[in-house]
Amino acid sequence: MLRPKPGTTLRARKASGQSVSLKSLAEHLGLSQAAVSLVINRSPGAKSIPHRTQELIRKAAHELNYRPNHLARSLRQQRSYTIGVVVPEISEGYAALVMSGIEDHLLQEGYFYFVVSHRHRDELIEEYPLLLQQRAVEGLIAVDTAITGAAQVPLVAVSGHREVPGVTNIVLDHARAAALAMEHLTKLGHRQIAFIQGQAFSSDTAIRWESVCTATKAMGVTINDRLVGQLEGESSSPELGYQVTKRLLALGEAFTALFAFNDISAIGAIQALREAGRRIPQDVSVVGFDDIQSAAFQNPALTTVRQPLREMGMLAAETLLRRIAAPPEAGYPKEIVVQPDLICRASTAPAPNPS
Amino acid sequence: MLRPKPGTTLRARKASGQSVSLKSLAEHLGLSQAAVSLVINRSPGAKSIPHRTQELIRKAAHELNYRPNHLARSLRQQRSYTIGVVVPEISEGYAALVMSGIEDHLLQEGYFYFVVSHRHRDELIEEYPLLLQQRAVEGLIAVDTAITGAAQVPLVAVSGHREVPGVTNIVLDHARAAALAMEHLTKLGHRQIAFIQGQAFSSDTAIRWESVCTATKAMGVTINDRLVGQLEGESSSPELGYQVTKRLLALGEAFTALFAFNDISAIGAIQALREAGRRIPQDVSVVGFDDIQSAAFQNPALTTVRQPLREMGMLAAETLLRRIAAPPEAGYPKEIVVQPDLICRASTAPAPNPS
DNA sequence: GTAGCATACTAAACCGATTTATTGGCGGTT
DNA sequence: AACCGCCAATAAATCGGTTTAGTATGCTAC
Repeated sequence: MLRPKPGTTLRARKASGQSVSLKSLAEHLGLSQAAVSLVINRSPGAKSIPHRTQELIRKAAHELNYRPNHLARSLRQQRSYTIGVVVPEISEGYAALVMSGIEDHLLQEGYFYFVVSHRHRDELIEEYPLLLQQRAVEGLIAVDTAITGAAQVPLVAVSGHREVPGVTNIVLDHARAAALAMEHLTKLGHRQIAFIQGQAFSSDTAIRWESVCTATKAMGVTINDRLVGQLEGESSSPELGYQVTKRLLALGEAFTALFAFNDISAIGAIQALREAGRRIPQDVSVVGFDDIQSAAFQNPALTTVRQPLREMGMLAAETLLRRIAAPPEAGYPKEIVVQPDLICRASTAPAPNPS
Repeated sequence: MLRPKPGTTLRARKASGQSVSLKSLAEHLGLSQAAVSLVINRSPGAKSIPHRTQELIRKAAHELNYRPNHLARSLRQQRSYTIGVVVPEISEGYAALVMSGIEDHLLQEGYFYFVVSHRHRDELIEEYPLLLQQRAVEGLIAVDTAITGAAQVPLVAVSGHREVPGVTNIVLDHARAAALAMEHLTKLGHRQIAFIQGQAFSSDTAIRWESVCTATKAMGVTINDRLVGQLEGESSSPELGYQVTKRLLALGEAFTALFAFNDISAIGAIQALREAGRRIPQDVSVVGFDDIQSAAFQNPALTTVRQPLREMGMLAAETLLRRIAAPPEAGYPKEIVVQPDLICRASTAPAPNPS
């Protein structure tokens, strides 16, 4: 029997796994739904209800384990306390760290969130934000994803890099990031430096490369085109870094340091360098980017430019909730810049003497 | 102005960012909401509506970009097409891979999901499933988490290991997993083997250790209590494996192989061993567990017992949706066992000759 | 002539809350 | 006695859909 007959008592209902509705709770108390609702939500309208009655209501609600139906409440209030998070791939270290920060802040504030991974498929990047909005999310966070088309709800992008109206971008200070890495390498005496660029679809690729060019010029080092590789393929495994490094090595151009697009590709690059007989860091210094969790526990531990990913996630959530709470005519920040750190570990060392 | 006045046209509504409701769409067409709803949902009741009218309705819906409000629909149908996923920590490789599998299947089937990380805090482990149910999830998946108290909705646990009524457990064949690892090590000639047990709170710890004991006995190897360490602390960094390995080394007992509770701790263990001057794998062979993404790209690449985590996630989602679709009186599987694989990489080698 | 039936719909209940406007009783003033 | 204001609530509208039961019309069959 799925539903209890009308005569069924509340206790029986509860025991049978049926949840208690406001209506049944009100009937049980001999009061109206309105009264019960007002008291339970401690809304201002409840001030005319005597304390004694309020206590009775709360006691009954507690005893019968009344839990308001969130769907009904959301529908009426036009607030879902839900936001949508769009990431390239949930199982990737980068997105995972950002999401961890997002979650922290959201749950604290009573929000829940839906996650979707688009895996770089354009039709999904287009479709998911619409589906999420159909599900009444109050806002969207896009991680490392260029959302196409404006949303009807506030949108915060972590490393989005598109000047889309209505979007707040949380971005790293790329100029400083590149400068940190290049200063470190040049101070160690490196002049012949190889680079791995990100995939064309990654929203950080272009800006990061520009910053690297600028920083390199500032250090008085020139970039040798034959020492510049680019990640290819959609996976997020170190394999891609391995492949591109193999290709670089095959060209036979000498280099004493390599600056990778991210930690994942740096890890693959190290593998390839080792197979070619180069020792890290004695023969080649390697610098990664991001500081994902496993960077510290590579062997050798990876020197890397740290993005404060968790903080960026928290900041994204915080900014989004602020935008949701603000009146629609209020402005919004177009960009929030966060600072990188250089984390010096064991994968970099002074350049070997040319011999 | 937040809401358009009643007289506002639909086009104006749409342009102003207001979403089109069924009511306004029906008015625009000069039909009843019922007719429009029936046609749009292609429900059997629409069979008496002529094709011409159906086309008109669909055309208008498309032109005005009508998108049914999911909350309203869920409320009426008592179906949210939403499930809840409870994990210890979203940014951890283990949970991330399982979730990736879960997501794959769920989104395919039109479901969305909420994620919550409890970070091993008991009160959250208790509270989150309730909060999720309040949000009308149709089912729950618990990853590496022992849910306390039966849920009102179907529940599938990935590595849960509690015989709770109503719960379907997706578990690894631990006996086989331990046998694979121990066979591998004994075939390589190892007799003095160190072990790292999981944290007390991890649901896999006990069963895994039992299996190891059984497998060890079967191989005719005895376990030296002074070579058994246990992970301590709630973080999921390799640091824990590093610490416990330091402690083991301090006891001065000799060993030629180490079988860690998981890849993360194996990575930390390798670090500690190296610092103590042991070479991997020449002096000490190390076997991990899980085969998380970075295991293959450690140096040396980690030999490990692979859990098919992504597949386990997909299986969990599939099983959950099947249970949701089944009538309540139907039974449900108590346990689904998946098989491990031994992935031989470079962190294991023949035992050194005792010299 | 009308019973029977298909066609083409619509009215209204319903899901489970929130929220506004309203009511009935009562004590105290003029 | 009429009026006011306050207390303690309640009735009813509402959110935006789905779904059941019903109705008006026209046609066919007997």
